[in-house]
Amino acid sequence: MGFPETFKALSDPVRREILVMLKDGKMSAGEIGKRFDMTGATISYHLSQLKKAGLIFETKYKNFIYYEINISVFEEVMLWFSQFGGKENDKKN
Amino acid sequence: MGFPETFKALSDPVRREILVMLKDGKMSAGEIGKRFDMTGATISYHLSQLKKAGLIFETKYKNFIYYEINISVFEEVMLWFSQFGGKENDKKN
DNA sequence: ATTCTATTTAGAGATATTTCTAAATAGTAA
DNA sequence: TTACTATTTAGAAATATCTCTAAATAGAAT
Repeated sequence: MGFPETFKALSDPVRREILVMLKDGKMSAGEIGKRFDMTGATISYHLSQLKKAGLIFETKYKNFIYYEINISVFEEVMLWFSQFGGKENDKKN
Repeated sequence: MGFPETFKALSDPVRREILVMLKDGKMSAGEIGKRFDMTGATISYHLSQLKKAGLIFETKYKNFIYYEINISVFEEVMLWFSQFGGKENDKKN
């Protein structure tokens, strides 16, 4: 948890793709893995990095593990970016 | 240039600190370096990564090189984040 | 031109990351 | 119970990243 882990987690293309896949709802580790040309072990490693970063969380059902995006951590990252100004679209009221 | 480099560049704590230092205006490589316990060569390496990522650009004056933030690339990254919704969209689960 | 100052480049070593295979875990289903 | 399925963990190899010292470059000042 914390910015360093979060940014590290976001630095990998595979992990960013996983996040995009999850933006419309939860998926099991297996479903995620099927979309990549990598072993399940590798996907599991990336999921663990995302989880450590707080970007996703898991829930278990039967012998599946479902992963889901944790919006609040995305919001924290957005807040960090907003210090650089740019478009005045994230103004606090 | 491109997301992969940009996110990689953002993944390092030293580089993020450099960006924060630059948010209020340009600084020379030497001024930046003085605030870190690292050699100038190392700072130069980090500046080159940030430059390659498009996050900063340089201008020369006398024998100084000044670095400055490139807001438009920050905006592109923000746009990537906005696909995940969050506060503004107020997506309910 | 020579010297000084600011910064980068080259090369190397240490550390970190990504990926694999093989083995382990945990829950489901018979 | 045993066998099956989904996923993770362990350990190792390949690759990438960060940092240093030493040398190179470029412009300024003398």
